[in-house]
Amino acid sequence: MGPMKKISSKTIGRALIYLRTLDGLAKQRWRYVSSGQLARMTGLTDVQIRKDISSFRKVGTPKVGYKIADLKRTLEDFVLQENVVHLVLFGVGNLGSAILKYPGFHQPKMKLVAAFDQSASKIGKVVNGVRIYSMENVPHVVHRTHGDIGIIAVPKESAQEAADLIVLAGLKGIVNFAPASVTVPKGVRVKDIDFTIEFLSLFCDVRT
Amino acid sequence: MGPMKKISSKTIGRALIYLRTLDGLAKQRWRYVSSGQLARMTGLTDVQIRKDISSFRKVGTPKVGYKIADLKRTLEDFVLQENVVHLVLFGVGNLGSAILKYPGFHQPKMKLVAAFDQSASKIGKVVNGVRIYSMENVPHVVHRTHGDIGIIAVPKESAQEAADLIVLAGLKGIVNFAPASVTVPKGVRVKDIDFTIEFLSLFCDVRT
DNA sequence: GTATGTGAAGTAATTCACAGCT
DNA sequence: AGCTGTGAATTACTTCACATAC
Repeated sequence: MGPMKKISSKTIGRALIYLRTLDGLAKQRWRYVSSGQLARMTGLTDVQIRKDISSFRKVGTPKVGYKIADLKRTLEDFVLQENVVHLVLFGVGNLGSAILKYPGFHQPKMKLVAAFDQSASKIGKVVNGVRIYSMENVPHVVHRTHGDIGIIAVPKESAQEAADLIVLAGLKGIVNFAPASVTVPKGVRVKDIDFTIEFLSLFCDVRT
Repeated sequence: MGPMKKISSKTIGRALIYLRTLDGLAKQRWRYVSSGQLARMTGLTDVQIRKDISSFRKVGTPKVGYKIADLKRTLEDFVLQENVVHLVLFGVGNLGSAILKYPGFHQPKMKLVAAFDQSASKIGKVVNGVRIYSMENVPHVVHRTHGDIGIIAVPKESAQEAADLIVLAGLKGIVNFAPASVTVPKGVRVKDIDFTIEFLSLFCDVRT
């Protein structure tokens, strides 16, 4: 590969799928895996997998495939480089509570570190090791807990408000579960996950 | 526009965002909206919005913009054509419970009609008007409730099993929240939503 | 003047085809 | 043989530039 081409966010997304798959294989004591095997396991094509991997670094051995431990290290270096991702949650309703309890957010590499809600009855409680704070303390708490990414899980009427608080606290990434668009300054990335839209768009695809 | 070009799934996804926005505007008694206004509200560009809309049908008036009622009807005709989407849920744990209670899945256009779980303590309960069934009854219940799309919200170890049941029941669309790939026969579409991956990939983007 | 609609140009992403390695 | 790695071709998507309508 050439020295350091830029890597698209699609490739990064797939790299995370490869990592997830490799973790499973490592647990089953596999040592090597080929792009064809990964293709069957992930539903992607072998060529795409090789292209993706080669954009990180060359690690495969012809005829044998990839050494799982090496490939894991290469991908992890790229996507995390020993960082821990700290999430802060806005809104502890139905969805927010599920997020609080989601095991994937209490790993060494990714931790939910604080939650905010406006309901007085929830403030001060600790769920799954995470304290729920009042909205007034956002900047202070986010700073103290080293928040990286804000999660919007409030009703759509309050989504923009939550986004503003997240921006005010200096975070550069937002995952927005509210079914409403939010506007943010340049330099802040928003990823929208509107369940209704995800399902309807799948339905449209299928109905073709 | 030419007669019936095929419409990409990206365009459909954005059409659903337009619809969501138009609903909000209609509630505030707006009558007309321009592509520029929609662009500011959604964070997309005006050209993209016009291109998308024109791929459905021409409905705008130069200088005035789009009549909201007309545009809504055009988009709805395309994405739903008076259908109701019926969802069936697999797994009533933390995430599954949040999905059961999610208001967006109890609308006229989109209904969660059945849930399945293997825990005997949950089977037979009714949450939010939705009954929880045993896994043995999947094909029968899915057929009776006219299920369209299956939701996988079980632990990753059981994800493939759930996918197999969904396929067996004849459904053609799956939304998979489990952090594991599932393999399905051709003709079945799977949309993966792995929260961990969504957050990590945003983190990588931001860290650029 | 202001907004829509669209062919043409430009970018990004995927797939093909095959070279190279063991 | 069997697998990786990659330039080239293809396809998909977005942006530009401008014709058109009011």
